[in-house]
Order: sequence, then C-alpha cells, then structure tokens
Amino acid sequence: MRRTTIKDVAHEAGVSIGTVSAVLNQRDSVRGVTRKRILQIMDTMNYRPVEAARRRLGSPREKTLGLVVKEIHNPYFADIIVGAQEEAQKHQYRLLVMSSEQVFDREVDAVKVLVAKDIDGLIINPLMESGTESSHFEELAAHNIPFVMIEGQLGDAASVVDIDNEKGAFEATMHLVCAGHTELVHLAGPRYSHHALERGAGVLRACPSARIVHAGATLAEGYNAVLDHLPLARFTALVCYNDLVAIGAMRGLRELGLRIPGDVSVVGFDDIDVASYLEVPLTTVRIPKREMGRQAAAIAIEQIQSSTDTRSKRVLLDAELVVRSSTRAI
Amino acid sequence: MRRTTIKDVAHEAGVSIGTVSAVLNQRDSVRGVTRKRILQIMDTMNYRPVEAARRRLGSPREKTLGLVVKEIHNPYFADIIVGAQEEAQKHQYRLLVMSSEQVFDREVDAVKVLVAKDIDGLIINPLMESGTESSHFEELAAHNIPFVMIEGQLGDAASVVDIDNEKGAFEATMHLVCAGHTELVHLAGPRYSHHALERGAGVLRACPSARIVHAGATLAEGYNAVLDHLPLARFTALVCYNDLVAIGAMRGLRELGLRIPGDVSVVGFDDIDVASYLEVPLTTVRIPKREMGRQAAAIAIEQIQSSTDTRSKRVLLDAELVVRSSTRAI
DNA sequence: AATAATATTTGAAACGTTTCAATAATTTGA
DNA sequence: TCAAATTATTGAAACGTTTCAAATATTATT
Repeated sequence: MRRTTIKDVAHEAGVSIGTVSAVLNQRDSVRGVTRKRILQIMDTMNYRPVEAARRRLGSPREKTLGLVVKEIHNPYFADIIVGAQEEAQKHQYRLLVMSSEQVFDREVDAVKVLVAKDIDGLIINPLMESGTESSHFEELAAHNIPFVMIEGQLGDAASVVDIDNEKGAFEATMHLVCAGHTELVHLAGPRYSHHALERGAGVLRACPSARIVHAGATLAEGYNAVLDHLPLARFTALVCYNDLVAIGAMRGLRELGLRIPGDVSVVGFDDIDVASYLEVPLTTVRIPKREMGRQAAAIAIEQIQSSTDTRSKRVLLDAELVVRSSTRAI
Repeated sequence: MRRTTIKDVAHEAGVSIGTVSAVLNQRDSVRGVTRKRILQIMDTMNYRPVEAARRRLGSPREKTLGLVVKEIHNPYFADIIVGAQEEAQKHQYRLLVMSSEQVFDREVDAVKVLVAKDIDGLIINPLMESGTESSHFEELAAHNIPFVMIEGQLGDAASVVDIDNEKGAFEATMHLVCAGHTELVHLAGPRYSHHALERGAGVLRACPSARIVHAGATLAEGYNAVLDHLPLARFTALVCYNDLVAIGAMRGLRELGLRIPGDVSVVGFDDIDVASYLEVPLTTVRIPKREMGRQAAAIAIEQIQSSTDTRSKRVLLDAELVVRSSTRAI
C-alpha cells in the first residue's frame, strides 16, 4: 500500500497536480469550489506531502546543528545544551537534541537519524565504546558533516571540547588531604565513562590510599553506595564522582548518623545549580558547562562555514574548586 | 554560486553519476583507484549530498516524533522527555527535542523546523500566548501532522495531556490549613503560565487570605522572592510554585534565621528527584512526569497510525500530595 | 453575441539523488 | 590468444514535489 501522493489526490479530484500543488501552497489562484473539493479529498485520503520533495530539492535548507547527549536526565547536560543552544541561536542555527540514554545502539541510531534529517553539523557526547572509527562516525565523515565531541577519547581525530577532569579531581582531593584527611573514600562514577576514569585517576594521584567504591552518576546510586559499602567503614572524607552522587551520599551519611562536615567532609563535581542551595552547601569542582556547550557549537559552526580548514581543534577548559561548607579541616 | 552536486563531481572525475552514487553508498562495485579519485574530488569540491534527494524520494522514512519544551533546563521537563522517549522507543519512533526557552518566536520556529524535518507527530509544551489558532499550529494542521499538547488551553481543539494543578495546589494548601496554619504565603510562578495560574487558584480556594508573592520558576527566583518580600512578613507557611522555588526559598528562609519546619512550613510542587534527598525532605505535590510524557507520545503515535480517528483526546492525570518533613502542625 | 479582460487550470521541465538492467572492461583459464 | 567469467561503469527511469509559461474557461463590457 503506497503512500498517498499529490498525483493520487489530483486524479481523484479530476484536476492536474499543478492545481493540487497550488492549493497546498495556499496560492489564491484556485477557485473556491475547486479548492474546497481538493481539500476535502486530501482529508479523506489522508494525504501528507513528502517534505523531502517539497523543499524544492536543492533549495537552501534550515541551518541546523544536532546534539546527542548521553542522558537528558542530568542537570549537567542541561547546561551544556543551553550553552550550545545560545551559541547556535547567535548564528541563526537551530539545535536538534537527541539522547542515547547510555545505550550504544541508540547513539548510533541517533546519529543516523540526524544525518537523515540533514543537519549541518553535530555535537556529540559519545559513549566510551564509540571510537572515531565507529560506523556512525564514518557516516558523518562520508557525508562531510563536521562534528565535535564533548568528552572524547584523547586519540580521536575529531574536534573535542572537554575539561581537565584529572586536575579537577586532583585539586578537590588535595583540598581534603591538605586539610588533614587521611582516610578518603572515592565514590566512583560509571565504569565506562571517560570522566569517571579521569576523575578516579586524579583522586588517586592526590591520595594513593583512597578507597574506591563504585557508585554511578545518580542520586540513588550515591545513596545506595553509602548504605551498601560504608556503614562500618572508617573514613573522614568522601570524594564523589559528581554532585548528584554527593547529594545522594549525604543523605546516606545522615541516615548513618554521620554529620557533614562534622564527621565526614564531602566533595562533589560539576557544581550543578542546586549544589549551593543545600542546607550544607556543597564543596565541589565547578565545570564551565555552558561554556563547553557554547564552544562546541562555535567550533561546529566554524567548521561548517570554512570548508577549507578542516583541522580538528581540541579545547580543554579548566575546572575550578569551589569551597563551600561540606568540607572542613580535621 | 550553486551548491556542488553529484553531477559536478561526476563531471570533474570523468565518470557517470551512477559511479559517484555507488561510492557515496559504499557499494563495493567500484574499483579502488576510481573510488579514491572520486573521494578525493568530493573532498576538494566540498561535496555534500542533499539528503532530501537521497532517501529515494517517497521511500519510507525514519519514524520520528518532535518534542518542543519551554525550557530544557528544568528537571521537570527532563522527566517528561524521558517518558516520551521511552514510549516512542517502544514503537520504534525516535524523539527529536527542541526548546523554545520561553520565547514565543522560537517556539514557532522550532515547530516549523520540525515540520521541515518531516516529523510524523509532535508533542508540544506550548507557551501561553500560543493558542491553537497560531500560525505554527495551523501549519501542523495543514500538513496533517497530529500533535499533542502538554499543558494546554482548556478550549483547545488539540489533544492535551495535563494534570489537575488546581486540585493539587488545593490539597497542598489544605494540608497546611488543616495543620493549623493561617498566615500563608504563596510564592507564585511565571505570570504567563497555565500551571502557575491554576496553582494560584487552588491555593486561594483553600486559603482565600493567602498572600501572593510573585516569584518565578527557578532556584534563584525562589531565593530572591523570600529575601525581597518576606524579611518582615508574618507567616508560618509557604506554598511554592514548584520544588525549585521551594528549595531556593528554603535557603532564603535559613538566611533570615527561620527554621524549617520549626518556624515555617514549606510545600513544593512537582516532586523532582532531589526533593527527597534534601536535609529537610520536601513536602510536595507529586506530578507523574514520566507518565505525562509517555501518554503524550502514546496519543501522538496512535493518531499517526489511525488515520481515521482524529478526535482529540484529553488526559488529566492526578497529582498527589507527598508529605515529608518540611511541613508540620502548628 | 462578440470581444476583451481576467481568472483558473494545465502540462512539462526541473530539483539531486538512487536503482538496476545493459554494456564495457578486465581477468581468468585453457 | 581466445572465450568465458567476472568486475566495473553507464545511462535512463523514477521518486514527489514546485514552478511557470501556455492554454482554456469565465466574466465583464459593448
């Protein structure tokens, strides 16, 4: 069963396709009675024009950027999206957002869909297993679509915008070590995440004796990690993969009867909005999230416009320790 | 200066367009040397295939749903997106997300872009000023694209998924009134928002003497509203437009030396994830956010598939008061 | 009723690609 | 070296629409 086309409608209405097209485009050269009849037939036949054919094949298209994130449901990405959106807007680009929800196949699919939707450039926050040689990236290359990665493999040929996670985690941990803490626990992030690995490395560089507890990236995971692994543990400080984990962990600590920062100091990472609004404002490592989104969009747009210069760029932004009330000296 | 087409590439390479097309589609019927030459020329001519023409005009397209939200940067929408995504996935639909960032023109533009990108159905969380007769909705109608609104005008012809805000706010306020509170303040939401209006009405129905203070929808707005308007006010309970405002307000109250719930009871709305992780877990009105997204997607998909039944549906989900520790009896 | 003026409709080319049967070129086997 | 087998390339039709000059129908004017 074929899709209804303009030809079918024209045939049914006993007019030429030119007339149907005129109705479709609201041209007023069509007689009222004819228009009405055609409209009627369109409706009963459930006609829907094929956009691909409409836009006068080859006419200039909307300028759009695609953005694929690992998960929408994380305030960290929300800021990146907003930053990218702002920059895109400034250059009259639109931003189409898709989320892989941490599933590799969906990431691949999202890229293909966006390519099919004819985006001009792509910003992607790739899952770890997707190297630059993955099929979806090759497709981008084959289509000559510039793309920028947020958090990328270091060996990648593509442009990358990232922050210095290792350094950020190192500084956060150093802050605790310098304050006299010796029994540290690191609530580590998702096993397959660049950021999690780099942050773990930074923690260990500052404090090789830190105990690593695998947590994740969410409130619930932070909470569970504390209740599952730390009830009987001896420790005075917690370095968390991110703020969400930290907030979850703090609830767990409270339930364990531990006070923050009295008994345990807690450090987060990201500096999401809510971090400074907590009853015990969270010490954390601030990531310039909007700036990351902004820069990624800027690079993508630049590469779209300068067809010549295709060299890939890499931008490493600094993360900055923000000391608030959840940490104290011993 | 025309866009480079496959014809140009073929001419330059001295081959037929069929051959170039074969290279483009990674068919292995092309001799290595020819392929390389063509690839080379594509690169120097900066050739980019026109997607509209590629997808074999009229061949079945990717099945996609568009989703336009008022702002990405709000955990409330994040949940709606996730719900919609889940339902879409279940039916092999993809979800393209755009944000209007509270700007009407961007909402209009986003819809047009999505239509141009040939989506099959649309879910939209419209700004207040965009009634069903707005140009972008008419465009959707003209293209026979089903759409579902999340939070819609009651008079709208379109399908709507919403919650009973008035009732939710009424119950939240009643909870305080029944607990003996008489001096209530309502930190109201954005002036131009269905939800804000309805919630305001619910508060006033339960407590006509409640004082209305205009706040907004963000952490900062909740915080500022308290510091700007309530330092000398007499009140024992705060009903907030949403959880973010509540969390912001709680920080403000703390800075004013007021204890929660000792001196002031606070109620939020939405039940975002973090609400139950706060040091003083927030009493709030839970909205089935994922379920809203899910239902909206389900309705859109249903309408796409049943070309016949175009009657618009309206789903009103219930909001439920969740009593935690931020409120107490007087 | 005939003409002029105007309103409506037609029909074919064009858009940039894919597809695939037909042809041409190359390699293999003897 | 030739035929057969295989591999590589071509060329034209097809996809669903828009566009616009030309043709036709309608209306107004006499």
